[in-house]
Amino acid sequence: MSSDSSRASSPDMDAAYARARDSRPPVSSTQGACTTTADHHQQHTHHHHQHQARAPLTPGSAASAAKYRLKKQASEEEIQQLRLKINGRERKRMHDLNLAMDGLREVMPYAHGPSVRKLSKIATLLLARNYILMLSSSLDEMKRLVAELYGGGGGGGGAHGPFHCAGAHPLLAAASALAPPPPASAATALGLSSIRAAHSLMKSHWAGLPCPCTICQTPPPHSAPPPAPPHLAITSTGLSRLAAESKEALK
DNA sequence: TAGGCCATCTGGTCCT
DNA sequence: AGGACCAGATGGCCTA
Repeated sequence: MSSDSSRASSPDMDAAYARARDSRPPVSSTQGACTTTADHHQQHTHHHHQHQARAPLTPGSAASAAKYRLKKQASEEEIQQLRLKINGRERKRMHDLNLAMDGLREVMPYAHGPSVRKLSKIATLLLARNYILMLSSSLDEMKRLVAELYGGGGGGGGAHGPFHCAGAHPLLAAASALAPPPPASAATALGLSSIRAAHSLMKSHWAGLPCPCTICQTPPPHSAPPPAPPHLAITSTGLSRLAAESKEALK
């Protein structure tokens, strides 16, 4: 999507950068109103940035120029061309990274739409992590239940218990229904709807009897998130921000 | 206005 | 040697 257009706009950026470099303006550099900005506006309707090529860092440029001059007898123009080339690669790399981030946002269970603010990168990553953990635990729970009911009394019966009737049983279908990411909807939060969907299958299977699963007997997964290593744990600020963004997304 | 988020440039390091 | 990856620096836009 944007990478193509962004890539197409790279020469403009480089040209703007080259102009800035030649004229050595103060820091303002308003000339960079690149087409990237327009593309950016089309793709991300929430952020209206006016990204411009930053004014060159003269000392750094001089240092790199010296470096390249030492490496090979390059003229000033060759050095500039090389710098533009490297900048373009880095821009493309970051654009690709952003595309991947957008792809991740698309499969995340939060409201999407032109009037909904996009999740920040950090929020996307944190939400994705929690989502994956929750789906894993749900899947384990399903497997455990199936093993309990139809596993034939294999030993232990833990989350990874025996699985002899795999594929044929309706409960397994319910379990496997959890595997693909659910379609994003405004009402879903952390995939809770997918759990409920599969869970309703189980309810019908139990035909009115009280469901014995831990989903019924324990608080919902999102209220008791799986423990995270300290370095991965969501901080209070991250949580508050996530909460704020989720609230915004559900509007 | 401060803080958050972002894109871009840049130099360094590692890999092929 | 060239490319990929990374982190720091910088400045712009937006929102509370």
